[in-house]
Amino acid sequence: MAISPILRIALPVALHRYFDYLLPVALSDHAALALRQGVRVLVPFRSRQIVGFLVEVSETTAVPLEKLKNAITLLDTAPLLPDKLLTLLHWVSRYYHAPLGEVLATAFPALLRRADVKDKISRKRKSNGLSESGASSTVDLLLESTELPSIPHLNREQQDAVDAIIQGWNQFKVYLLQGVTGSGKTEVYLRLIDYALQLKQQVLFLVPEISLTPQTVSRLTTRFNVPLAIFHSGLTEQQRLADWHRARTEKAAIVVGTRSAVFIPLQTPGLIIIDEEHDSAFKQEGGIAYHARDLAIMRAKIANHPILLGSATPAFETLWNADCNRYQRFFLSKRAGNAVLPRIQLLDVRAQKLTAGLSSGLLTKIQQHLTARGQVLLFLNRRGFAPLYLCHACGWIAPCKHCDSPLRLHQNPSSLRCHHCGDCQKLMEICEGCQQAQLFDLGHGTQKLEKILTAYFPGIACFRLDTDSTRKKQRLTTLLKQVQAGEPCIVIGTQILAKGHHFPAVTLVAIIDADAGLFGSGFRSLEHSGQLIIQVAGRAGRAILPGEVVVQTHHPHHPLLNQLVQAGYESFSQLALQERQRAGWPPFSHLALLRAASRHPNQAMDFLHQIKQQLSNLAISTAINPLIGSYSRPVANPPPLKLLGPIPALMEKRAGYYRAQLLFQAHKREILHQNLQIARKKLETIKAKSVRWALEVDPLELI
DNA sequence: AGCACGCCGACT
DNA sequence: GTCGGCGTGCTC
Repeated sequence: MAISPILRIALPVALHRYFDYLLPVALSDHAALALRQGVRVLVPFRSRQIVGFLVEVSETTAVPLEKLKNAITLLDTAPLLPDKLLTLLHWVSRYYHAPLGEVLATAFPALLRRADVKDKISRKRKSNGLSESGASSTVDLLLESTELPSIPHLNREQQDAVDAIIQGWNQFKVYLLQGVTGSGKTEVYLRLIDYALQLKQQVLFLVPEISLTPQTVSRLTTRFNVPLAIFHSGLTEQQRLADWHRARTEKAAIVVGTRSAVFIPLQTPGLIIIDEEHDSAFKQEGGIAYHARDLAIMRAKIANHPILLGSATPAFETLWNADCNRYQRFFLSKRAGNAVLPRIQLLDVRAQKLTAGLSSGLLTKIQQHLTARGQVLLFLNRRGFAPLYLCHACGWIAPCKHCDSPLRLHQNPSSLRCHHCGDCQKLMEICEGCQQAQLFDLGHGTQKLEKILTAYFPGIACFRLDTDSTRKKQRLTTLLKQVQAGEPCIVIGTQILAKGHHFPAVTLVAIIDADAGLFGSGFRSLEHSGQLIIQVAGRAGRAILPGEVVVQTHHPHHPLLNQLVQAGYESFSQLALQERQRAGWPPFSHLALLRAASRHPNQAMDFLHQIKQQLSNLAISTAINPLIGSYSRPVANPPPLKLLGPIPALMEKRAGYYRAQLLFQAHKREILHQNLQIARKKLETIKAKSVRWALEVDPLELI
């Protein structure tokens, strides 16, 4: 029925529908009609007040009049997000099957999403006369940049990449810069950023980890005398808000950030750079499970400008896209300066005596490198002291109460911790199974390695880099600085060592256990361990000193491992991609995962069985009626949609929840999405008593 | 999703 | 007698 204007609002709640409101009492009809989509509106919602987003102003509503409430107030007169960003967010909502209100909310800093906080910054600014950059996180860094070093010469490969990308400027295209570790990818980025700055265009530069922002920012500020914005979750909300505004109002020319920065509004975007594009940290876990790289590509497409993906070890999806000429690829095959790429040797540890997992051959090498005043870097992907705490008398293993996982033994303080739910308990002396005092630790983690090596190499400093040692703010920076001082030392670390930090004095890199990754169960585990080995190896021999890389394995004849160390990542990936293709996994199919979790055993599985039952009919109808046309004959081979499972999660019980999953697999994206849409509507009607569910598009792993 | 409402067990 | 457990149902 026709009444005065209705505000159709997207709310940040897990509901796939909009809510209609009457105008705020103080607002005239005329003013309402001038409103544009994306404007924030404060509305009453059940018993609370929340910030929603205007989708449209309508003349009609299907909601009974008595149910309509007045909006409380309009928070913006004009949308804070540019139209093209709104277009992107609509796409995100459709692609990830997430409610638009939730998607929009993630694109705003928390201070602009809260009902109780008005823009504190602007009030403070007015009161004490601070400039807009006053609260920003970048001001100190700008003051630090005093020296302007000479610009390095580009080699042929670098120059070709720069030339070609500049040639294709001002239009959408995806470029892949595949350069070996230390090949000067950053210098290519800097030349392109320089070009964008000359054209007064803004650059969005994404890195996978917060810890990588300082080195990126320092490279940028020593080179360019322009204001930067920094955006990641390690900053305070005030800083995030200030830098968000600085990007939005074009006061910042370059934005450096982690995955959440992909949503930052830009006035004049000209280029996006995704550094270390293979890194799974670009994938958001929990909430809206988006992939910042994929989103950035869509963002560049909508804004019609180039995007550059850089990595020594590109993701298989990315390689495949380059192989299919969807992306243009450039190789950087030589290291910058005189540095040479270290040779990787496999060290057969079968039947060898191992000390904390180290063979005597490796121990000798460590000693040699330390004597030659080199640094040694040891990669062990197992944190804590020991992975098991068990009873010698009866075999009892200390379990986590909330997960199907053993507790890990930690030291300083001695404790048992769960690596999946974070639970921590005191060490027991007596076995809970047989009451005897014969408990001992089995296996070794980074803490034990540190302890043993400190004793083995007296007088040599040992630094441990893992999530436990770097949890405190600034701790990682301090540790990195100590290592970068260059004195002979041993660095022991987990994944952090694969993250692009610089260790110029490292001459020996050793991967303690390559086998764990090679035989992982996930379809991506081979890809990830290949990337890990190459990235960790790449830490060696960056400066003048030549490097050596040792990989310990019980499978020295593993074909793909040999391909990797002898022929390199590129030919390893070609081989591994063929295996992917045979198995039909991404990028040769598209996946979505329906996860369910319940506090009660079996309920998640029962729920998914029920869903599958209902969807199977639908899957068949898809086969005979693909939505592209209305053919009535069945599509034989391959089936357009497969529903696999449900199966219990690999670790069925985690943090007190029993988990299961149902996998959707399709060879065409449209088919997957059409079915997910129908599935989602079904899910909302089914009574899911005490079962939580979530739909994840493009899962990285099937957990 | 939140958050209220509602109906049954152990506490000041 | 109440505090609180989470089952159910609704949000313009």
